[in-house]
Amino acid sequence: MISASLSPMARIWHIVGLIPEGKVSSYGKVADLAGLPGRARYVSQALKLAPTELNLPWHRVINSQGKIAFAEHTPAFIEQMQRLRSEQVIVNRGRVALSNYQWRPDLATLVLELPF
DNA sequence: AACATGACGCGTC
DNA sequence: GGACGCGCCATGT
Repeated sequence: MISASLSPMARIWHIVGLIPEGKVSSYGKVADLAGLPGRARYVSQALKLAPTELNLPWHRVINSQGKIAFAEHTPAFIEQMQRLRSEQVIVNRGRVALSNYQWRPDLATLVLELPF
């Protein structure tokens, strides 16, 4: 049977790792895809605790309004904005147009790529 | 055990 | 759009 032993946190990290360059997803969406509906806050925590060696594209995760979650002008905010811009994502006042950049994974891809 | 704190989200006004 | 309130829940004091 498909492994269900992967920890919630590991599942979140895995989902984030699937977000393609130039695309973004939200904390809530990642939580849903990881099988943890309603637990967006847990996703932010998982990203904060993620081992650097995983090299996760954490900058591709923003809030449901399309905005960078960090407060403007903070180092983290600036880094996230630069990382997004470096992959051609337009960011205005910390906001990204979800209509253009939202990641829409197709079911088939997910089924083939998720280890749980 | 009891609060406070978030890289959140959603409904309401 | 902005401001609140409330649900959510792992962590830290």
